[in-house]
Amino acid sequence: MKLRRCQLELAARAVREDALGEVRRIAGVDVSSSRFDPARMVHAAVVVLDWPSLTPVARAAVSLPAPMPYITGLLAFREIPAIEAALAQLPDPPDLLMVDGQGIAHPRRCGIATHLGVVTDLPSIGVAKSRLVGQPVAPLGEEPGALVEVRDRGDVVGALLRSRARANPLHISPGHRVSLATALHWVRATLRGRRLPEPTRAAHEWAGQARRAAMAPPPGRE
DNA sequence: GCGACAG
DNA sequence: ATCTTGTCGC
Repeated sequence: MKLRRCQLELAARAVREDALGEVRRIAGVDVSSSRFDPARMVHAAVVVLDWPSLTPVARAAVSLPAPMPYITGLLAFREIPAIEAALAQLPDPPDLLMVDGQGIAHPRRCGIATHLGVVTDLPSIGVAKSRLVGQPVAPLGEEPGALVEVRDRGDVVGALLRSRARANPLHISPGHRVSLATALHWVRATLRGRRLPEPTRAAHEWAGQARRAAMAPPPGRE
């Protein structure tokens, strides 16, 4: 299939250094779906938070039929059409995207955060809850705030961050136009003492609501 | 062939 | 990803 070649081309266009202006609006991005849904829909949600108040200033949700099933390494092709449609509904583009999934910590350095960042040309960060590729260069400490870089085939592609005591670590990786150090800065700045950063949390919640609303039985007649 | 495997 | 309330522990 040529999707993999497409990812190589996108990865070549990804900027791994900081190329972002003042960050005042941070967008959390997430997608919800249900295996039990015969229509095979994907529900994308974007929530824009003001920095530093972390107050929601805009949000959008779009539901579309899934273009393809979930295939490891090809997640972006399933979720990005709905995400782009949701982004298009925002009154203004955000300054930074926080995406639920990997950035460059991907077999072809083109996880969904990188893919989305490049096609929109917006700065992006990948915030994943589990591993796709790479290994930590050392064991991750148990203490909250513990951090360790993740390397894959000789490249530093991200880091594990113990965002909260006794919680599984976050897998942080640069997406587009953001360095690893800056990615970590924005994740830590939006944690609010919880495991997931607020933009991601809010988007996850909003996506879940969008899915339940779309799947809810039609309003009763009579 | 075997093991790994974002959401 | 999703199925799901209360409950145990710091």
